[in-house]
Amino acid sequence: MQEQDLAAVGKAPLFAGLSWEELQQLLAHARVRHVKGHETLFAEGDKAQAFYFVASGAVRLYRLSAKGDEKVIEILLPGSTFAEAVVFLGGHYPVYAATLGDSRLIEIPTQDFVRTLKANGEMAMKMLASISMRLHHLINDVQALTLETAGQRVAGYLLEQSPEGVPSADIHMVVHKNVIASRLGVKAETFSRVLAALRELGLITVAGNDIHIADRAGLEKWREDVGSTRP
Amino acid sequence: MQEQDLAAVGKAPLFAGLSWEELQQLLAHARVRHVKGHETLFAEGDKAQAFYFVASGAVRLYRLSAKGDEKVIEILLPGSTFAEAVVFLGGHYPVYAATLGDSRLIEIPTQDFVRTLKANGEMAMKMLASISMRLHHLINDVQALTLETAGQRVAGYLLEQSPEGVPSADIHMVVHKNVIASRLGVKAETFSRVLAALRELGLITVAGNDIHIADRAGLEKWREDVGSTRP
DNA sequence: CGATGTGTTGATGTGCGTCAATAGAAGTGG
DNA sequence: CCACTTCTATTGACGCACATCAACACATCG
Repeated sequence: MQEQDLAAVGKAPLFAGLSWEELQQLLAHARVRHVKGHETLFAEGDKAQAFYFVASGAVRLYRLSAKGDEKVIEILLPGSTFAEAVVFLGGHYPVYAATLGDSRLIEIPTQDFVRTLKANGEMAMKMLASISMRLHHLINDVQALTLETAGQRVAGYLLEQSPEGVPSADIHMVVHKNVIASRLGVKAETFSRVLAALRELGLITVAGNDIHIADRAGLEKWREDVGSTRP
Repeated sequence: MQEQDLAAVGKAPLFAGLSWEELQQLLAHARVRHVKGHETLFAEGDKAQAFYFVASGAVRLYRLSAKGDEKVIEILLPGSTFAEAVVFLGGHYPVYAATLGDSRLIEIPTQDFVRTLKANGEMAMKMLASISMRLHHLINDVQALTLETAGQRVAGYLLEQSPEGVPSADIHMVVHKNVIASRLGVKAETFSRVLAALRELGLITVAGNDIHIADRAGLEKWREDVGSTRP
């Protein structure tokens, strides 16, 4: 456990404001995990003994259907924590977690977390704010999945990945398209088709994993009153 | 504000364990609202000044699409609270709320809630547990919406509305079917058709707003490997 | 008893998934 | 460095689950 990792964890929204001593106590038994390639961190239903901070790489949280189909619930990038809330869910992970390529993760035992949480009243408030935010995002997802078309969800994704107000912007997709597609509740083929449609309309240009939004206002408009993969 | 209402609120999971004094303080400025018929309590984006306890009747939380279509996020029955988490979301309601018929609601100012929350450390933990539970349910919804068919969602609803283990059970639908349908992310017509299909298979019988599950095991099996509205 | 609202059932349309073929991109090994 | 495999992404053809549109049955209520 290097000092820079310790400092990085301290920058997570949840732990910002912790004193150096509290931080050290939180990470007393934490360990750094260097994961190569794709590896499952935990499965749904597993007994939760730790939660994670992403130092580098990426992680996907997902569910599996009875048939084995996968739905990505969330994609986690460096700087974020995940599975903290599990402490309050009877101690079992509600989702699967797996890395997306080489990653460096900090694994923090739930016990240390609970101890820090109880000692620091302010952190409970931050925790509540953090979980409430996730709740809000999930409500957005549910709305999008039921009230929006595939095209609208993809457009919404592009818009939320780029800064507001600016007429044009660039997005770099760090994870594979099928993962993003699953995150959006769409098949990879459909995702590809939507991008193609937007490309033909001159709203975006695509080069490998980089998407350039050429006309943000146009994309917003398209999202509102078209959102269809049809001509 | 009657004493029985006060006691009722104290039975909500979130407030179980509060002392009588704390409870009185929490409800110091609370007021009882008798709502006739269908009435909007608050709109998405409204500044949140209170959260609610359902004493009788029912409430639906929902979102609206740009086109005006509605998606019911949650149906709340007597004994439950809603919109508590809003305190931590910048003070704006993330959903619409409206009553489903005559209801008696207790409206509790957020200020009183925050004060009680800060004075009672244990309640923060209960709050975390409560929100985490909602989080978990929403994850289930997202999974169901993306990985299950309409039939599977309906069957899942019937199964979770009835006690486990018992071979047969009765469900009384207190709210209109189109509301339940929207909650399940399904059109009312489809909901009706699924029930018809299950009726023909002899798995359930329907009489008005009462559904009798005749063969729970059969329903579970149907959910797993059929789940289709087709013959 | 007409009026209005809720649920059911039938006919038709369509958005998106499925299946399949191909094109690139990226990694592997001689 | 170039053949070879392997994997991701794209594009086309087709099918299906569910929505949509519409007609009707059946309540409840003034």
